[in-house]
Amino acid sequence: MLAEDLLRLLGSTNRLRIVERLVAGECSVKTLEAELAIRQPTLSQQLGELRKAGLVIDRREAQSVHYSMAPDHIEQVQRVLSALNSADAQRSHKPKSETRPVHAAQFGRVLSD
Amino acid sequence: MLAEDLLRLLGSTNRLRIVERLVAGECSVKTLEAELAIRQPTLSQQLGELRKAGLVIDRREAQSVHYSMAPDHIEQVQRVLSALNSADAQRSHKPKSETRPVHAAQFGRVLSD
DNA sequence: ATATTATATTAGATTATGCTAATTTATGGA
DNA sequence: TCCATAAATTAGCATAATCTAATATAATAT
Repeated sequence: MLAEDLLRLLGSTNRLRIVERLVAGECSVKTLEAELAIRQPTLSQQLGELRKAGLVIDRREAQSVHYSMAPDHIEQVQRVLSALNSADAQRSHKPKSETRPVHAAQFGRVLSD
Repeated sequence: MLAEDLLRLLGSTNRLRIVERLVAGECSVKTLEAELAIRQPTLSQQLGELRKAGLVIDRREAQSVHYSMAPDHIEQVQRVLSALNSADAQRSHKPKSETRPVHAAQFGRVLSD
């Protein structure tokens, strides 16, 4: 995925909110729908865009489908998101030595370090 | 300017190329036109978008108009741009203690530190 | 099997975006 | 003044993006 594509994907309200939520941890479509107040088809379409770009992955569990950030991209996305806040400017991001699973609450932890 | 707006502005090929060039230093429209091979009206329109968002500033000098990154936003943009490259992940960006003019070649310098 | 819940897909309308061509405005020189 | 150069603006078009409503699919429970 090109840098430009990532920027474009994050440059729409709904997708940015979805990604911000997923960076905080895996979430079902149903929960996203409730938390973000985005209608189901819109949500499914935008999740589809993010999935097509490889930015998120999905996992079926019974009736529901759970989305989370793709491991390959979560760090990049975290860097970009925190780069947007100048308050966060002086914090360096840890290099990729920390290779444990980062599917949940990673962004929040970095912010509160 | 909202984070989303910055991401959207950077999420188009021409605007991203323009910003990448301006982060390297001030540039006239004419020079941008030649360097980026973007037609004059397109260039002027996209520069207008960037200017309207406060991301770039312009300065008239004789017949030509010179654009540069807005001081208020250059560091944020640099952070976002370098956040896109994982190779650059571990480099921290200097806090704003360094308050000298940063209108030229700032991004290149950071990359080659 | 049928119904229920969750998600995806399709179709369609509306709006936004990004380009080109043509024109206009601004500046400086002959 | 008249011309040349640089940049901005306008108009128009083609395409992309984004939403809603309706429908289809998937999984589960009764």
